[in-house]
Amino acid sequence: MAATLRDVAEHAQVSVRTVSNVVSGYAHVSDRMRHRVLTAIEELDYRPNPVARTLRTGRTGVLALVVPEIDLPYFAELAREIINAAAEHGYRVMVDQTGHDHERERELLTGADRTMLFDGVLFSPLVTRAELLEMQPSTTMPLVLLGEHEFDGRYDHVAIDNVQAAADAVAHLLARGRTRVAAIGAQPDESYATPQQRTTGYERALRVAGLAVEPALLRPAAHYRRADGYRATTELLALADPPDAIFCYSDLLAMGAIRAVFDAGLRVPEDVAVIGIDDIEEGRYSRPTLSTVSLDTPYIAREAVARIAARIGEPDTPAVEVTAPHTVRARESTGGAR
Amino acid sequence: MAATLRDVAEHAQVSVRTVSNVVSGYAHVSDRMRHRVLTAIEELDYRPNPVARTLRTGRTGVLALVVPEIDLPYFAELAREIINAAAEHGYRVMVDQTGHDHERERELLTGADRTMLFDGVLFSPLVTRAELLEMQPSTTMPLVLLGEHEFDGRYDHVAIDNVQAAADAVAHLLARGRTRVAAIGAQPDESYATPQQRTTGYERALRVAGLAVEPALLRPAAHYRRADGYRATTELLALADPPDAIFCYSDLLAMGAIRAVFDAGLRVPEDVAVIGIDDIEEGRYSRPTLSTVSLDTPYIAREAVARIAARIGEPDTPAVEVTAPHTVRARESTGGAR
DNA sequence: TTGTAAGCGTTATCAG
DNA sequence: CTGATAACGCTTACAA
Repeated sequence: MAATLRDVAEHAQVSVRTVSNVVSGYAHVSDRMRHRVLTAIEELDYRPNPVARTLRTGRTGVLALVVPEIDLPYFAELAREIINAAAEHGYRVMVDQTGHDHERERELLTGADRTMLFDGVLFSPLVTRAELLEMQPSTTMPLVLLGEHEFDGRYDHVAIDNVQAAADAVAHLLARGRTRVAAIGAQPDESYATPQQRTTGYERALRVAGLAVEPALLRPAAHYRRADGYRATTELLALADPPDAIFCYSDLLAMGAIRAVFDAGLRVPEDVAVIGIDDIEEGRYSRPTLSTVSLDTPYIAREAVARIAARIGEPDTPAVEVTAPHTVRARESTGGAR
Repeated sequence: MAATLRDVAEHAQVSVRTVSNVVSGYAHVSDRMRHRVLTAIEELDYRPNPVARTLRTGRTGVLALVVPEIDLPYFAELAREIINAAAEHGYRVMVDQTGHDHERERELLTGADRTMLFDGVLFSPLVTRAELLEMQPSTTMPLVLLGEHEFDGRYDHVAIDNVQAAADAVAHLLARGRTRVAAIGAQPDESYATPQQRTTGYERALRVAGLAVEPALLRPAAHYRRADGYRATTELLALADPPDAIFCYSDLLAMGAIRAVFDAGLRVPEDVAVIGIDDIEEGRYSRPTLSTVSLDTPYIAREAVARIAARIGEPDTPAVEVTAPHTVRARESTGGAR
């Protein structure tokens, strides 16, 4: 059986208090005592039981990361950075997937499921604004929203300027001389924040350029996977007057779009230019390489972990919003360099 | 403050024992009692504290999944399946990344770090055989090895037949008429099991076909990322007598390889055929689509979780080895159909 | 500086 | 079938 604090105390002929002190690195302990305890720990191969510690202190040292699906490259890359950043703050990370399931999302969000298991939650979901508004702000669990919601002052928030990012992407297409720019990624359900913001940016960029917004060029995508981009693009190309450029609301949609263009016997970027958003590694090796709006995932991850750590330490502090920078990366899919 | 079992007991005018019984769904409780308790729970919005439960029972309901890096698509896809499979068994999943760090890997492996935090560990690392052999089998933590180690009867093991998978890939290339088949992914450090097994399969397939094994065509790759495949391929193409086909030890290496071929002014598959291993989704949309050896990740995930659940329930049972099936998928990168 | 003891919220043993 | 009550292993007043 594993040795306990008590065993160590007995073995070292000291009180549990003293052992606890040296283990926690805390209070003042005389060198003699410390040495005695340390050798006892060594001899018994003692390891503190984190569960007991948690029950006592209320801290688990665990963060929950909630994402739609961990195998979406953007979220995988985000998870990687977050796990590393969390480790630097002494936290481990549990990954939960909502799988686009609203019920599951609400469950995770309202905390019905995570009592006492986590010190905080990093939430990067697809929640609708309605759901977010309905939420009980009474929730005692520190929560940081990741990505792309509207900041309403109730929750910490690490985001990008979605409207601007989308507008920048479209402006890039326009600057390359394209005139019929389609968009893929609008949600059938208008209540999601992210797609709506991106649509707003898309429409704004067109208007600024004096171009009309054609409803037929704005395509929905249920999820943000390659297959959805492929399907939507195929539909776009079948139009009587097809687009000469496509702005996809995610890089993964764009990868599907590119493949669809070639399968239709056309070329990227010559016939159709394609730009995405996220800057996943895949797009730096694909043929053509993918132009995109880069999101600085490491920054988002570091900032998110720093925020949640701060909030855990100081729960009663006003919510802050951090806006991560974004940059347009011109690559081959819009006629740029590799 | 959150209500406790005691609060519920008081409120319902029963003993904590009874409350615990109805909460755990256990023993026999009279309908009257059950009803009284249930309404009290409702009224107080009581939720059991999993930490306290864990301290008492020794079960955490948490599995650790240890992978090199979660953003490697194969591991991201594996993680997705494992998290879902674990949920069906009532487990949550904590993700740890070794980041190719041997020290970290050993730490996680010997359990120095995970005392009492997990009920079991799913380990899909890059450990060397030496490390594995050195391990204390005394470890009390249920452990299932994933992927590609040698089965030595001490640990449960869900694997594929690596030698055969590699041989099948190379045979596929040979059947397409290629005669100079290179391989990318051998490890500089010969002690890793996976690369070595794949190299064995590669050499065996060549010999069976009566071809010589040329050391110059066997390239190392430190990690299994796109950049490594790109670099190795560039070197191969600079050879006086370059290969007409490349077998990559991972799909990600293959994506880098394909890009390198085109950047060298050559074509896939016309000049150089490329095949990978893993069957990640990316390869089903890339240009050309990637021929690969499919690994049936959902099967591996289900089996792994089933094994660990079984071992947690019944620790003193002989270790078993499960071999997951694999299939060659011929796509465009070796001249196959889309 | 160190020792004693009271919980943290459960489950499980033992009576009744 | 239900009620007290003792752990589970740790942290931390409170004393000494």
